[in-house]
Amino acid sequence: MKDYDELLIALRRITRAIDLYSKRLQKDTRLTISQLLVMDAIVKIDKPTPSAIAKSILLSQATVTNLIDRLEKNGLVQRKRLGTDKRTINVVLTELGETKYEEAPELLQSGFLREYRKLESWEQHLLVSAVGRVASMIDAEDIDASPILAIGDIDGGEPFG
Amino acid sequence: MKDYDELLIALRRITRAIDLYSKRLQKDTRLTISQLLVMDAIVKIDKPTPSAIAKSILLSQATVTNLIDRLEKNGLVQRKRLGTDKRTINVVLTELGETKYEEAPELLQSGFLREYRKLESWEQHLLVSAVGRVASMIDAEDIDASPILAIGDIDGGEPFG
DNA sequence: CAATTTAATTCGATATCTAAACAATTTGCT
DNA sequence: AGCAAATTGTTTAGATATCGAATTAAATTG
Repeated sequence: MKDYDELLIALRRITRAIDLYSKRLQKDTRLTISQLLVMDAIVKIDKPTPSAIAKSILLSQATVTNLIDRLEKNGLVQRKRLGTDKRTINVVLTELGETKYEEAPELLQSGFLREYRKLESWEQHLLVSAVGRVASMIDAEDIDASPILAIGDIDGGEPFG
Repeated sequence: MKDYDELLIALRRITRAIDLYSKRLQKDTRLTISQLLVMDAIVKIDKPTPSAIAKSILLSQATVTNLIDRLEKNGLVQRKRLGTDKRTINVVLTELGETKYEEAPELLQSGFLREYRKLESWEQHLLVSAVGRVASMIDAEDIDASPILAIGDIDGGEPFG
């Protein structure tokens, strides 16, 4: 039993749970978590280009291209060349995309969120800081200057506060 | 800014870091983390069948089949029908597989492990228990009777007996 | 204007899941 | 006992996600 086995197991459980949730979401709504993150970024970034989106949600450009392909095929977003630099592409939500985005479910399991929100504030902070600490320790090598990820930060419309 | 955004970001950083590490590993050694986990399970489980392996490392049977395919193609494992029940298959390491398994690197980034091992014991426990708590909260819905995952720790333990 | 850089996409791999297919065993009913 | 139905173990099929590397196109630099 290696000293970090327990941690590894817990991380795998988390990764898997998120993946399964993403797949369930896709079945229900035709949207995965990653696709939702892309839409989220499109809404929140000023002139959302594939590269800006990739940076903001911590995915490679190739992956974002792929996700945009899928969203575009489903009529949720559109690629447009708006700027003077003809290499760059701006991604915008279609009307359908707007609607779907409004109706979109949470990015984490509702059961999790229910539990999480039951916790005392200090407990939430403890969890967040512990997980954040692990993240810093584990991605230190891969991401030297870690690109800031800022999801959220839209006004206060809480579906269930 | 949603209340769980920070957590989600940290989790994504972790997931990504692990994935990138797995890909780096594959480049260096032709083995991914998942493939290593399968080999680990083969060594530690008594009569390792695809289903037992899947259960022990928390992956679906289909995924394990896929991983075994790859390992077999690379000459690291072999499928054998040993028991009386001809539906079941036992997976064994080849000699090459044994060697590779011996030489196999750690399952987590060495930088992470270095940092982790520097921590006081109580700090390690705090991290492990916080991450474990998140795992329990997040996979509660997916895995009703959560299959016990025991990597390592095979001395008297029966995975399903 | 050639060389370099930057933005995006394409390509080739792997991982991962569910659902469906297939094969062998067990169960149940006459 | 004997055979159909259900169960169990594995694989296949079809989807998405994800990456790095190679490619293409446009802009910038020397």
